[in-house]
Amino acid sequence: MLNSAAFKAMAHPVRRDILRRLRAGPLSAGELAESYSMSKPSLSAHFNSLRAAELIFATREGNRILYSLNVSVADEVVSAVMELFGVDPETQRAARGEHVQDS
Amino acid sequence: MLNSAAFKAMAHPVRRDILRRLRAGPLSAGELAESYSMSKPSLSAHFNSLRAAELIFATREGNRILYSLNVSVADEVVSAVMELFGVDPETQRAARGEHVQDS
DNA sequence: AGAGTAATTAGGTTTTATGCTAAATAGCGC
DNA sequence: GCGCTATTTAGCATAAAACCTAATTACTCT
Repeated sequence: MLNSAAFKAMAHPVRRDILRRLRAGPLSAGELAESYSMSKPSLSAHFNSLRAAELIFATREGNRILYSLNVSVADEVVSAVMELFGVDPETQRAARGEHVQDS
Repeated sequence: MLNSAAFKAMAHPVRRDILRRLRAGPLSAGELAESYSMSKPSLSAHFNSLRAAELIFATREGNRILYSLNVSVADEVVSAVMELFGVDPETQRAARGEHVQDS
């Protein structure tokens, strides 16, 4: 089952933004850092928080460190939130504006 | 769009448990409190946190105060988390073990 | 090896969160 | 009004989160 650390990690807007950006593919610490008006060490702490929750993982690429989204944990989080609020898939599809033909 | 307060509210295990329990219907502060080894004032602070995020709302019932899940905000949270991780509905349905017939 | 670049860890401060006890508020029933 | 029950607000202590600068580590290139 899902760790409480994942929910804590999602509590900060910068960390949520990092997750959103990593959806598209890995980015280095520096590339990520450019977008935020925050010191690199502070960003690094956010990476640690996300890494502790296993929402992201790091790989070294020569000089730089690349961060990637951990897709399987991301999916677990989505499922956990759906369970939390008792959303059934039909309801969710409707909420997203998709419709089924009235019989 | 969705408030950051909702994510903060979900960061605490007791608050998540409260949300889970309110899925089934309204409960009073006292009924909720029975389950946790925590003082009532501390629980009350958790209610405030959930209320500030509009994830729950309170109605007075005589002597007691009933808390209810705010379903529309709950749905917004689910959508926000799905957007965050870029889950498309098809993928999500598959992750939940539902299958479509191979054509 | 030494200089340069990328990113972290160390150490410290400030703010926010989480918990407590004691006191206050709100409604109920006599 | 008074006592009882339910719950909150007030006030306070401690723990955790979030930020900073300075120093360190890890790698590349000449």
